[in-house]
Amino acid sequence: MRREQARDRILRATVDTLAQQGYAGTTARAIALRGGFAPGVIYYHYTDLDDLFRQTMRFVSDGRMDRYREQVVGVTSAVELLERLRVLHDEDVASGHISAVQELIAGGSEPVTDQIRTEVRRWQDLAEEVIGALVAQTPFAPFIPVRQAAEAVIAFYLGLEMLQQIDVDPSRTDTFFASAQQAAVFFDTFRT
Amino acid sequence: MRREQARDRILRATVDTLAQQGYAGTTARAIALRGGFAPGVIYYHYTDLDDLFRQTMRFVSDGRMDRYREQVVGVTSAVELLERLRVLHDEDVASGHISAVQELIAGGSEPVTDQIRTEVRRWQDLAEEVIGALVAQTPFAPFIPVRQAAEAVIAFYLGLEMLQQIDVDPSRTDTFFASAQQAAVFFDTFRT
Amino acid sequence: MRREQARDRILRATVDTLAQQGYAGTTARAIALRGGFAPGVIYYHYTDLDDLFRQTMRFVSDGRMDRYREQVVGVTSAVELLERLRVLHDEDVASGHISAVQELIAGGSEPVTDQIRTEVRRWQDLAEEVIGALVAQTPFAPFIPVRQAAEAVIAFYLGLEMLQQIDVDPSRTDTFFASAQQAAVFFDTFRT
Amino acid sequence: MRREQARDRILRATVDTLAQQGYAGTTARAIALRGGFAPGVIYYHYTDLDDLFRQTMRFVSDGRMDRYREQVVGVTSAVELLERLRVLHDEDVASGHISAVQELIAGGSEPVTDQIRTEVRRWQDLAEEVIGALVAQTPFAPFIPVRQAAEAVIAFYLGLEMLQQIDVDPSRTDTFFASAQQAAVFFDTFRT
DNA sequence: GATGAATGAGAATTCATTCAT
DNA sequence: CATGAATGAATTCTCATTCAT
Repeated sequence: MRREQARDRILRATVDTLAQQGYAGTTARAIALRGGFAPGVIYYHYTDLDDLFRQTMRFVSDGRMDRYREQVVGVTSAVELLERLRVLHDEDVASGHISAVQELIAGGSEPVTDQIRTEVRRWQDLAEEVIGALVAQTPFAPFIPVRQAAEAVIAFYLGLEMLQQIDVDPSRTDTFFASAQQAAVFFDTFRT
Repeated sequence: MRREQARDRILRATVDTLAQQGYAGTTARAIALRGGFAPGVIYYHYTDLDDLFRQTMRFVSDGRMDRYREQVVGVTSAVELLERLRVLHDEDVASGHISAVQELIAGGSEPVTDQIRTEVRRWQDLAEEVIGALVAQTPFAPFIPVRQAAEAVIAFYLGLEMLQQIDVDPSRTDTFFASAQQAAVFFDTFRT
Repeated sequence: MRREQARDRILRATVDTLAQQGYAGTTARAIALRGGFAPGVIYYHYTDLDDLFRQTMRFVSDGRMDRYREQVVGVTSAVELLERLRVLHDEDVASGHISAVQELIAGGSEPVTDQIRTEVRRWQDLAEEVIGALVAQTPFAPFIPVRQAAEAVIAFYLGLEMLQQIDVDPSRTDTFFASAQQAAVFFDTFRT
Repeated sequence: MRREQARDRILRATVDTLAQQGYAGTTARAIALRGGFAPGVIYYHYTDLDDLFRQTMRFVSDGRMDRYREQVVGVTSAVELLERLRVLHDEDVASGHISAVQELIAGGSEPVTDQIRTEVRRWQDLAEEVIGALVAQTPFAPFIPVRQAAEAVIAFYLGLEMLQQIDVDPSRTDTFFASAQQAAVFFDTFRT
């Protein structure tokens, strides 16, 4: 099996295990079992579990960011943007990617947290870029602190996922998107 | 030592350990070391670690909710409310209570998550109560879905704390409160 | 509470716990729980658990031997003897006394085994006495090694209990007594 | 080391430990120490100690039954049978197999007892087969309840072993076989 | 590249026993 | 006499990691 292919298989198994069994349940054995390979393989491709977790964080972040970028950059209507975010968010939940990240945030050791810090900044950059473009079309531009708004959006997004993870009722996010749409419609009326 | 006193000591040590060492680092031994008692004591007073975590969740939530209620219910000015929330939030951060809760949310097993669900609902109820009273004074009242706003606030708060936990730089929340104050001033101009 | 009364309560609780929960399950806490007293009491009246087990062995053996002696000594008919043994055996099973002893045989440490050795000898003495009196009435007397017969009877009795403990079907012993009766009738025809 | 080989090593160490240190003394550590491997190996090959004990029961029973069958089936003289049983019994004692089984019978938890139940039945079947063949040659055949005799023999055998375990003096069984031989000679005179 | 048996450190948990009250 | 909180050692069991094949 090709080097790349093998690593991919391990990363995917790690994401799945984190999402399904939580950080504490994500042992080398558990990952191997889910991925259908021997525990030893992990150590052939990664230094140790911490290394694997760091790479997993990167893997997930990279993959999703490509997708988000492709869908979101250049969108000028708030309504349209919101609709696309809703779809992307559904993908996140269904794939378990964000659950995995949450587990790493809570359980990961310092090196993993380091990696997370880096990734979060990249997401804030993306959010800043999109929000900046959006408000640039409106008369509010001078009054809105774009960087802070970006940080707030990321925070809210993470918090939403956290609640989703706790909740039995998954309708919360749906109703949120519905409510937000009204605000978006209102916002779009100011576009020039 | 009295039963109550002993249990309190264990709960406090658990909160501290969660906040300082994360969920994965919060072993029976670590808690005992921090609290200055033998690991066995934990099992004398609680069935197992899950039981202890569940009680810890309750303990923290109860304690902080009393304090929040006392400070926040009946406040009618958004500016005043925000200022009080800022102080309360500083307490949360300083005491490590929120860090502890974050760890339990992300790391806790099913029984713990059950307890968390209950507590989160109680916080959403409080938020709903306060926000309802606030918007009731304004002409927007009919257009704002109070329950959803309450849920959004809690989500945002949790996300903010999660980022705070990752970040080295703790200024994020400060800048947020600063920005929010402008909005609050604006909001208060509509009070009748 | 009187010294004697208190000790009795502990001994009874120990027998019950051994019979119901096995040797491994018979902890100081378990005994105390079953007896409705604090674990500490045990150590007030007995040096340690080993001491308690030794005394329990004595207690059970003494109590049952009084009863067996009263029912069995002086009986001259094999049929009559067998019938009485059947009743006594039923009592043993119902009270859990023999189960308790079995657990002590398997789990007890050297000092406990010492005590058991002593008690078993006393039971063999009793068996010897009874069997001796029985065969003395018959012409076989010179050919039967009474001591060995006594040992064989005790062995068989213990083995029977062991099987009873394993088996779901408690009819085994009943059918045994039924079969043995035919032999007893035959034996009695030789009485002089 | 091969899977089978490794498991065998663990089973043998378990038998030895049960025989030498009793059920209570047969901890994972004790087994590992005696077998010369790390305690963890046990858990690599068996789910938990209960699983190991269950497999040990099977292992011992299977091994010994093969040997007994080979020596005992088809023997038509009671004297010859008794002599062979004496040799087999000496092997049992020397190898510690019976001691181990005794400990498991008295100390084992429910799943272990389940396994024992199964094995005991198989031994009773063997005893029934042998006794049936033996009495078939005599005029008593119609009057002897073979199944019950088989159960009685097993019970007696177990009880004998139990006493042997308690006793310092191992001569008991020797004298028993000596006495039984006289009965066997007498029995053989009736063969047709 | 991959396997899977083995190890050793440490985790949760239990429990006999002590001791202040 | 009795209580029950606390201790410390031992127990079962888990797991990251190594290594011979």
